[in-house]
Amino acid sequence: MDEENSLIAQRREKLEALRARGAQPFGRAYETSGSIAEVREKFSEGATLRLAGRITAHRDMGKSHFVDLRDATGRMQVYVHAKEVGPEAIELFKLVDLGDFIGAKGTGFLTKTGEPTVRVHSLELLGKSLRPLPEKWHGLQDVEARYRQRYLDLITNEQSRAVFEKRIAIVREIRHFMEARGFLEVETPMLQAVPGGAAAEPFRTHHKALGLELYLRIAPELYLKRLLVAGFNKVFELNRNFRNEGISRKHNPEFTMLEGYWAYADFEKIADLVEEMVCHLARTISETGNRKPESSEIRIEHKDAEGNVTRTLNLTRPWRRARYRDLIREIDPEWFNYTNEKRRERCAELGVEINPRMADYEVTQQLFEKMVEEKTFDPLFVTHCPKELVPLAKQNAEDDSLVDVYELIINGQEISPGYTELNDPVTQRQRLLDQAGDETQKIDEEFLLALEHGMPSAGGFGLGIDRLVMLLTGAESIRDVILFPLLKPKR
RNA sequence: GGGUUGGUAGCUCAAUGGUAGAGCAGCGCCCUUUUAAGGCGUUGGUUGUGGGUUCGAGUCCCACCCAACCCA
Repeated sequence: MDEENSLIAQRREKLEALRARGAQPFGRAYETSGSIAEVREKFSEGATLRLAGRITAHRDMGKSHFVDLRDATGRMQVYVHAKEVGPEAIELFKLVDLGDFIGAKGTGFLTKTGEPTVRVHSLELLGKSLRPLPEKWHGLQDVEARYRQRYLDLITNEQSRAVFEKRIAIVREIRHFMEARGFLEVETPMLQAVPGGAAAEPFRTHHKALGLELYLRIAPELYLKRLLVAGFNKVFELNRNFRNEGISRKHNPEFTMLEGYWAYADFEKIADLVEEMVCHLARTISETGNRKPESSEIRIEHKDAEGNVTRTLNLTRPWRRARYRDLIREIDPEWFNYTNEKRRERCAELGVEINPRMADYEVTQQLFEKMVEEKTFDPLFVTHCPKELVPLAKQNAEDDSLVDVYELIINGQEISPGYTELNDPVTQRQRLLDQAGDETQKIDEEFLLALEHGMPSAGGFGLGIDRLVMLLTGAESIRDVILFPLLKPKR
């Protein structure tokens, strides 16, 4: 990639030629009438307009040149002709390539075909490009290159840019939504001495001056709960977590999570909140054109590369809520009457692969994942899970084999867990001890100390932002919703 | 970690084991309202890396690198 090829050599020669003419190939500040979208709005015939952008197309008619200028907001055609800019500027213009940034000043006019165009009176080079851009028609197709050189993907692939614009809108709207309901956004440590709040392998790091081993957080949970102890009623954090685990279509080692805690609430109030929020987000980012504003119906369409609809998610409220065991009984009504051996046989019959080392509750969970979770696309709150699956939640008042939690499934994936939080410090200590086993250094004593001072009853939740963006945009891979996903360095 | 598929010009893609090609981009010429502008001409390659088989390898074999998908 670093070898000089003739295309780059030619551009370097043009760069030198520009300098020899006394031009500034990398420009200075340039006053514009706004972004290209704003210039387009201000456009009228005869109006004086100033705009700047990257040259993405050049149609040369001999003495007339039509040039497309682009930025992230849009495209504007400009018209360059010697009669308008003078012979000096035309000589400079000949040294300009596709991919260069230029600034132009001129007046608006409509071409024969009615295209709004700026007749350029003067132009300036604002950033010379030394490498050619990907092809205009197909864009950058190579998946690896699209991740490694995301800027090229964003320049050439409209759909890719649209996904990230939606992601930005989603994150912004989450903040609005939470703040409008009285939640305070807080920031808690990403560098932690004891990585708690989830069961996951952490990244290790080191603080030099303190000589301290530290971990990148796997979850902010234990700090957010300290803030409930502190007297905050509603807090949330929207930021990165880090887990030192495998990479897949659904997993990136750093991922964005919303976590929220609400004093005096429980998992059912939390479920209402999350349901309302996700519907709000879906409305915010979907095209308003084809939906009646008074309709409460919300559908999200996923499309393939050709634009064919591959799946429709129906997010219309209210969302279904069902108990874990009832969902299992929908697969096999007699499931809980079987012996453990019989259950393993049933799994084989249903084509659910299980492994002999699995505990009995894990066999049921495997059945759940393959037969319920992976086949559920419309939203489903799975409630009253067995306590083995969620060891840190509060037990159900009527049945202590169950815990008061939900797991929200949409698009065949877990998207959000919600809890009635455990606020009994004695039970919490015991659960953490059981979980840590021999590794008692994994217990966050400072957290337990805080709990012992009293934490209000509360509901809490997590919401995986990357997966949420996937389901709202129809992205097939988490790498398509993360600007710079982790890849091995090349070579 | 295992399996499958892929990596060829700047980009998008071709090429039975037999001279590595096309379109776009580039370069040159023509064209004063084009829209993937058009016409004529033309440059451009360590075929991911390293070995091997063969008279001959982009193609077959082995190892490695990177990626995608599936599985654990």
